[in-house]
Amino acid sequence: MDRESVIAILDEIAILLELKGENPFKSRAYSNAARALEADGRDISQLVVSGELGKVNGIGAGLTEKITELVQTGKLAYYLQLKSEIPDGVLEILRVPGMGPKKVRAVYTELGVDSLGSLEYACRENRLVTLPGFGSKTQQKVLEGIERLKKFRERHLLDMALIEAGRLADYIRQSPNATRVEIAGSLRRRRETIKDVDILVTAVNPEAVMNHFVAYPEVETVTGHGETKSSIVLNTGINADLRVVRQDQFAYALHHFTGSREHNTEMRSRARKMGLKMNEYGLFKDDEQPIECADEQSLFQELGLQYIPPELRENTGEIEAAERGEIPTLIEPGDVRGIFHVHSNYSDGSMTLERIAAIGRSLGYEYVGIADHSQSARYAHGLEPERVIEQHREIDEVNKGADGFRLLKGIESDILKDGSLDYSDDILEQFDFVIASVHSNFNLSEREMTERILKALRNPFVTMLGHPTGRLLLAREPYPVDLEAVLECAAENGVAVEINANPHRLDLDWIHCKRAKALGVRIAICPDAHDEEGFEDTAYGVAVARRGWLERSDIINTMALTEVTAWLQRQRSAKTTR
DNA sequence: GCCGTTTTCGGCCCGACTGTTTTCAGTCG
Repeated sequence: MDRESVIAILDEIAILLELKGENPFKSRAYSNAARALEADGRDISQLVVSGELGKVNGIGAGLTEKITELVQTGKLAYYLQLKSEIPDGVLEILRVPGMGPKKVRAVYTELGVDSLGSLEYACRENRLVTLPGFGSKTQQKVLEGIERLKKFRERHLLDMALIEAGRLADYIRQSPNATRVEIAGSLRRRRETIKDVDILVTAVNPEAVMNHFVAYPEVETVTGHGETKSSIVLNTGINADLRVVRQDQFAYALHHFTGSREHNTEMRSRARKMGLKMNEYGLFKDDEQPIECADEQSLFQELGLQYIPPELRENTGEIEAAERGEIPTLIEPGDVRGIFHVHSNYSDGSMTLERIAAIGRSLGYEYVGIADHSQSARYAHGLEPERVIEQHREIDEVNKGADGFRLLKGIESDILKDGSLDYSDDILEQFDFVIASVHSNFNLSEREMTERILKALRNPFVTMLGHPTGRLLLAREPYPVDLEAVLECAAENGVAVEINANPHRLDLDWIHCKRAKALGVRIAICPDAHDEEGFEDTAYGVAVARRGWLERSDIINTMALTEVTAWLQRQRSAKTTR
């Protein structure tokens, strides 16, 4: 059994124990063990064999025995027993905001509610309010939460969708009958959430490709199986459509199925004005004579346009820009020369500083900016001033072997309720950069929240604003804030704004990137990494920047190490001498 | 269930907020 599965099962046991109402510390012992294994990084079956498992801090006799059973037999009787006691639907209820383990347990044991559906029904029948600790407001909130979950259920985060679609496309390519395979749809445009995966193929034998497609091992159900189009639902819940088109139609079909609908509508009306007709099968003259296009490049050319990258196809001015030859040279993943905002094991990350430096080097970066949580973020082991000093000492140590790579000293400081930062100036001035982020008091009014953030931006030591709206995609709405005022203030004070590249956030969003650029705000693409995989999220940040029309020069972490450190110093001295 | 010890028990992270209460439990980050 692989490490991720072991860790996931330990986490699930922790949740099941909470739902059963067992000693909360026992539950925590399981999640602690999961975190410990995650942070340890060594192969778990090796640890079992060598007998070192029990020496890992947080894993004692009981857990050693259970993990050993899991690794050696692939299952765990204790876990299966727990699972059998609690229906899967009960776990799902935990996803409703405001429903924690205690409340879930209450509705399950008192009302027999064992799924989202039965919970909704119980709310509609006004039965939740009969339970101790529940009232009408709770019931209302639960109903709203269920509504939101339902709305979100059919959408999926970009990272998961990209990975799933990539696997599926690779699988289709295994068929000798598939000649050309491309992922289209909103995924190709890199939208932050997607509804389904669209894949386009050309085939020597369409029927064989379709049969191959519906036989994909990860299929949950086949919802359509025809000659030109088949649909499946993957067992991750994602819908995927496969369309087979002729080679001579491919460029048009790819453009059509990449969308967006709004972009396509505009393109068709442009074609019409030129006396042409365009649809997914081709571009046609008055007399129905088709115009051949081998690729999208020539399709745009036929319509007198510069090539428009998929990320820009939202009908937000890209067609006009293409007409004038003013499509920007969008930032590429390879332009990123370093990153900010990585959490180490000093706060809630799992990596040591040394490990972070090693990964940064291996990715070809010139710098990685450490930004752990500040002291108020106790839930994330935020750094007390002494720990900051200790960390800086260790960073200096890691940086000793100067080889063109450097760890930068940063912090992700909470913006406190009143807009002040989380450390005194004498601590703040010791950082190379300071990211200011809101992590608490989300329920302020828009005016208060905006004032709070503006005050933080004016702080002389703040160099970046972290996740500007606090949204969690498919889970939490942004807090109310006047982003226009925030971006203006950032521009005025030379504060960069983060594109938090964590696929759950993607915040600043692409729509506001364009506005930020117009105001002269510099952008930082930040992975907000807490573990090794987190580094890969930078790619999603680049995707957002591209959707936001940003070029290399708009992004501060495309600068070389010497440039970026000079820039950070310049920004600060401009602010402190004001 | 883990850990450390004043060594076989007692503590284990905590502050803000919300909606329930009538002094606090549960959730969240």
